[in-house]
Amino acid sequence: MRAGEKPEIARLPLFKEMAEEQREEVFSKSYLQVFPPQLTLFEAGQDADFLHVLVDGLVELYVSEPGRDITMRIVEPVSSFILAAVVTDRPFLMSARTIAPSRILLVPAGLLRQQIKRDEGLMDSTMHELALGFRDLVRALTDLKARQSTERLGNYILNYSARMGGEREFELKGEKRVLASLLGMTPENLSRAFGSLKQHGVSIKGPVVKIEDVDALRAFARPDPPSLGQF
Amino acid sequence: MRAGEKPEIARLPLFKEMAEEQREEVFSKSYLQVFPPQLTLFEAGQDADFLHVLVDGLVELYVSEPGRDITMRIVEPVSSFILAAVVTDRPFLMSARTIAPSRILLVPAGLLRQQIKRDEGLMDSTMHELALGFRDLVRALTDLKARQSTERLGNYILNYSARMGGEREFELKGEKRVLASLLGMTPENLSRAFGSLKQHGVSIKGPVVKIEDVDALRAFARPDPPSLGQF
DNA sequence: CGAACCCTTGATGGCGATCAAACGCCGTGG
DNA sequence: CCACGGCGTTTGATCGCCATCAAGGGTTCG
Repeated sequence: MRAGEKPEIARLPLFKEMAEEQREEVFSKSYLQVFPPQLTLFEAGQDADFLHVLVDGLVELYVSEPGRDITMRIVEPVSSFILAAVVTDRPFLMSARTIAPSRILLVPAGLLRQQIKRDEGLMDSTMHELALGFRDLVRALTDLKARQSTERLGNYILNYSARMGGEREFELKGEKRVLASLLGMTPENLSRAFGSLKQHGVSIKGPVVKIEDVDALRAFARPDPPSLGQF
Repeated sequence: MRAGEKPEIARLPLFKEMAEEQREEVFSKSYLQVFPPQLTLFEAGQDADFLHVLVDGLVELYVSEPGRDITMRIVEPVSSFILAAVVTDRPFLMSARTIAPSRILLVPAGLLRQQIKRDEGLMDSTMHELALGFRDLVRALTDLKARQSTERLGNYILNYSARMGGEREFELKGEKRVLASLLGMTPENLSRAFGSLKQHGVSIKGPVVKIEDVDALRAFARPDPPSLGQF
């Protein structure tokens, strides 16, 4: 582990509240591994042997359907994933592959479950992490049911911007085809959706998205009221 | 609370593991209320004051969108709902209304959060409940993205049957329009979808669904492999 | 008995998927 | 250095699923 990284992982909401000693125990028995891009980390149906923490790189969670893969989440560092499978000790519902070269901390699932039982702070953090993830999924489900594809893209851009601290211009991570699948549309329609959004205050040049007119975009995308905000 | 009900609630996964004493404390400070049908219990955006436990009746969780309501879940007894909002102490993401006359146990949110901190068994159960709910939502999201509407209905029927212990014939709870919205379709298309399923081993008479040919239905609906099963 | 209301059935239209082809980018190899 | 080839994206044309609009049964309840 590189200097400054362990603190960064320790600062994650999931690990922040646990006793220093327990955390050391967990980290010392975990493996930090490097993976090349486009490598499958695990597949749906497998037993959840490790909690994964993406330290650096980019990871895609997806479900393989006959004909195509459906992207469920794009994981950016520093962030853990597949916590629910580890907690419940059940098979993965999703598969995972690296999009970019990635370094991932692998925390043995059994060890983590054991520490959760032992360390109240960790259990509390786990509970909260799951509850927040639950709410994210409720929002995603509503989004998919309520809005049409171009509106979903508009909201994705607004949310992404908000997560970047309000940055009006940013670069899309990964391939657009993956983003398309995440938003529940085809690459062709994503392309057209970007085209349509030009009329609503968004400009796009290659992978760089720029919000020219937030109000216009908000008016078009009808984002969730701030009272239900993500944060 | 009627005789036999308290044990039934106490047997819920959420409350099963907690200390008897703590459970008594929680129950004694909760309110069992009776609600008529079509009554709004709470609305999205409100603070989560109570964990709700549906003891008897039927409840719909939905999101109001301009033009229509989107059903997110149909809650059957005995079951708790909106746990994530209570745990995170954040506003409801969904609204709730009774579909049938219902009796609901209202557990003060602050009290529950306090007991979660105090009782390790309860915290563990809460964590598991959230993790299982998380996985349900992942499945719902893939279902919506991957399958078309008639297939979704087919899978709903298969899952419903499985939850009833394999019953091949059962009655749909609540209005079909609500089911339609839950499955992400219009009432008109739900009706047509039922019609189409007749060719795939399902008969429908009013609210009564009967699976005539499980294999045919499975072949059509392409259910998730059992390795990812709901249970 | 009538008036809602829900479900059903039919006709039409639009969003997004699919099919198809051209463009641009980038790495490889001549 | 440039030509080529592969791949992702874009653009265009068409198709199909599902939403919408509309109207007709059936049931329930006042």
